[in-house]
Amino acid sequence: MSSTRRQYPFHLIEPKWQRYWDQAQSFRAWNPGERLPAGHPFAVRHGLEGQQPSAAELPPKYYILDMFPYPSGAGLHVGHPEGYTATDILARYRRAGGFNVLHPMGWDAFGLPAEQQAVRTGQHPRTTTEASVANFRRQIKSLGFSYDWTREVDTTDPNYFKWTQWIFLQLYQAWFNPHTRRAEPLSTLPEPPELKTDADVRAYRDRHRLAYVSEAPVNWCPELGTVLANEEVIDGKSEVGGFPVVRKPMRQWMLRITAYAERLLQDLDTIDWSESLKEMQRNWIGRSEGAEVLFTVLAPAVDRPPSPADPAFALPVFTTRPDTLFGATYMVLAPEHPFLDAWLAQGLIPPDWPPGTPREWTGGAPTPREAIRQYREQCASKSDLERTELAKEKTGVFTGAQAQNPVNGQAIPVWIADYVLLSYGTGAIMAVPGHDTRDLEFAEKYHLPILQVVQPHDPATPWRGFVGNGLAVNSTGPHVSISGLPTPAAKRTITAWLESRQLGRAAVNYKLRDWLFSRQRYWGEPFPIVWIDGQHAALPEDQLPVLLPALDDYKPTPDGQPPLARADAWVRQPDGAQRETNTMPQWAGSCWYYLRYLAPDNRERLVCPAAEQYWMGTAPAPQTSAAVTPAPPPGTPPTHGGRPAPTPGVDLYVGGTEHAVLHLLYARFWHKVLFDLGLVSTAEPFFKLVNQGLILGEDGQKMSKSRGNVINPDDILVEYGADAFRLYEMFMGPLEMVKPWSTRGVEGVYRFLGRVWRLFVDEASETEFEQNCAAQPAQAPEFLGRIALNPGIVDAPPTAAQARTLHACIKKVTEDLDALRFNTAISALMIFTNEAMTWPAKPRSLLREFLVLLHPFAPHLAEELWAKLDAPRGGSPAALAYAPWPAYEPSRLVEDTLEIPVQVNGKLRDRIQVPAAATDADLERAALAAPKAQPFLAGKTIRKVIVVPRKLVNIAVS
RNA sequence: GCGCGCGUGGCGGAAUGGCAGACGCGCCAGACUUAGGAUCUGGUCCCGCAAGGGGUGGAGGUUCGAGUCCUCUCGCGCGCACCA
Repeated sequence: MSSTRRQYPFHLIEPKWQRYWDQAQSFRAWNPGERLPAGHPFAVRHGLEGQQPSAAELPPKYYILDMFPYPSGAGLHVGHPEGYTATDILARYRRAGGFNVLHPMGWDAFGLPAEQQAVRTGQHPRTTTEASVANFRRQIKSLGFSYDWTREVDTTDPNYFKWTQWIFLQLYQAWFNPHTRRAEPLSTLPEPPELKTDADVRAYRDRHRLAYVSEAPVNWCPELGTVLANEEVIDGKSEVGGFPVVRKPMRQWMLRITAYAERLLQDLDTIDWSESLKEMQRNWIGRSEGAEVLFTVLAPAVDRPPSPADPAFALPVFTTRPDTLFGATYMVLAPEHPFLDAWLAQGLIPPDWPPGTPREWTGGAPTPREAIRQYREQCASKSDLERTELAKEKTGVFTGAQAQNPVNGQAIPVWIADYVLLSYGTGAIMAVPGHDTRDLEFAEKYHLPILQVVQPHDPATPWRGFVGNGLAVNSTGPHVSISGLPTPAAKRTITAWLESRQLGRAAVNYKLRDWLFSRQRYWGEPFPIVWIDGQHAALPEDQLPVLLPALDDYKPTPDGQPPLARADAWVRQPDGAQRETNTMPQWAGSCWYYLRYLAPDNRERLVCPAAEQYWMGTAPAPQTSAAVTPAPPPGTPPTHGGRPAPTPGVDLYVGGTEHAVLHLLYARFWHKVLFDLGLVSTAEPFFKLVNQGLILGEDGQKMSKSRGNVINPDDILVEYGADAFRLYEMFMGPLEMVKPWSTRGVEGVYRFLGRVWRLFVDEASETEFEQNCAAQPAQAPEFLGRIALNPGIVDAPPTAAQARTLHACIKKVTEDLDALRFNTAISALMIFTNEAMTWPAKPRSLLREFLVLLHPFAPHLAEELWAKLDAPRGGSPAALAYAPWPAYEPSRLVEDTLEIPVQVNGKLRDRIQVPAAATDADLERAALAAPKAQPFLAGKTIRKVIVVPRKLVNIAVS
């Protein structure tokens, strides 16, 4: 393959233009108030040379963002450039459309792989990270993306993570006010009068912070030496490495994302994301509506009468089906439930099994107390993995206690079982085996009663295990009845009754948990927190950034202490305070990087408000300018006064589905906190989001080293060049689709670029060029400039047919780019090229417009040909990167005659030529006379003739 | 199990309810050539010499007309998974 002759000298063209763009800072994006240098093509295009335009004077903004990569040692794979190419094409298209485009790139460079290498080799993670970043930057630059490299960010740069730490302090100093539904400074937190001591006040405030300390059990991974977030645990194993994970209580920093559950859910309706992605976020948040119901624990051995009003006896449960309360035949607590300890202490657990307790309920233990102890021990020793694997067979034991159902006064046994989770709802359930699959399974195993309380609407459906809506039956108690009511009404009625008796209330629960934010690792942002006498305290802002100390050994200590605990001198402060030794998770830096791009060099602020408002689209709309009339971006929201309103937030964010919940939910959460605190001006960060589909290996399997089907972009670039690589990545199929790689496919688009090249250049002078290069390789760049234009290129006006070909191409490419249909846009460019190759005379003006259409896709080749096209006449009219996007003229698309298919009963029978101006009646007449249709009309009655103007005629006969 | 998405040539994929298979790959034939794994031209859904017939996972339905809309069904992919 490498012996084949190059289709065109991309190896000279591509570095040439990459150097040019770099030196000219062609893709620098300008903030409001910045001075635009004379001669910069953006300033020239918009008449702003040497000026300092305000937000209102700048053209409309377009913020197009890639998910920045974790720079791994392995370098780019072909999946990275897929999204990056799509956004680059859009960025170039929008520049041509007259927008001020912000298109930045950076590095999400904290993280586990660099740290694991440090553990293995003792090399500082900074060293490996820098090498990886340099390699990634080289690879990305070799693809010719139009990033504004002056805005490059790196999450491990102290000037960057200073602000990550600063944001953490804002979370630490804020609480969520449930009445305003916003984050507010702790100073607005009302302090209840019953708080007596300073310690009480302090504890109260600490309990309300958005960043707080928790002792709850966490997912501890001994192999990785760290705690993992729930999201990082898959089937009881670590997402990274697949190591076993166990539950272990540890002191951890948590972020109160649950306070934002409702807003994170509701605001999904305001953003333009794919339905499937929104659905994943909805599922993750997991809102469910129902009721909290108070059961009462019966305590024959205690002298007080049990009452739901007495907190010692109240047992609250959450249920989404309060209408099935009459069917509750037992209750279950999570084994770790703290109530159990209280009950044990208060004597609510009887000393002996109640008479008649079946042996299978006792777990073989002589007393309830012993049964509880044994079962709890058994659960604690199980890893999450075992819990999940054993999920098929539910287990549990009877506690010996009974509880009273508030709706009918019935006493039912209270169990503990690990199919009930402490962390959801109240950690306790009422079990309705008649109408809940899990309860049914459990009840069948332990022979607990199963009652029908819902009748399915379809009488043929068996009621046992029926979980849908129906009619309430057998649901009448001494004080309330819902029998006969349909499920929704039954829910409302019973909830209202419970509320009136103070036995329950309507309630909403979320699956979403607070975000476990600390890691027992080295290579992350240190917390801006110190501990004094066991109390945490914020470091003052002027002490940021908190830098990482130097270490010899990056391993965690065997007892789970983070590596930072080894840095004695760093941990111990002069005043006796001790630094927090956890670090932040990798998600922290990526939660806000899109904001840092807006003003990366600002030392005073996270982001300056003028830049933030301009780029996030909340600055006052620019004045209408006749010079700038950009096409509205895709998914444009309502217009203000006739011109497109700026999109709120990032206009387009492209990245992989692997971040569908984690990164995207965390970033939305931080953004909302910053919004509440007045630091940003939009409620959502990313207005439109698109997931690029995975690229599989040529064998249709996921690319992986072990399968040996990994494609390295560097190899493709050497062989075919960056333009061909970019083009192929987009030509494979729709951006969002999963699709297999095909190197043969690359050759196809490569040949297309070769045809474009030959459309523009003179064959004889190219042959000469090749001979010269072979003789004197060192002078190849010079010879490149001597290649002459194709002599067929003329300054004559285009024919109508030629103009039609171009304008059809403009129309298709424009519409396809607006809809992100890159594959069909490329096909339109191919159609134009194939057509233009046949023209003996090729009008220069048409070819020039074609290059504007081509340049977002194949920028290097387009720039080279653009320069060459006008070189004989003293150079190009303007820089291609800022040449205006051509508009298609509908009048140019009109044909004189149309070919109209004629159908009989919906089957194609003939095609007729008619003048474009033909009326419906003309069409009908011509169609009825169509020769090949005659045999199918003969002897038939014509019932109806459908004429689709300019499209088709269908004759219905009987 | 639940939720979401997708099924079209040998392959990747095109088709606002209106000529199914654009464009590309592969393949076949031809031209140029010392040569071709370069380039150019033509062909390429299936059956049929043709006329014609059949065809978008399968079965129904709506419509003058269905790859597209509706119902059922099968297959594949992704996500969640004891969340009460």
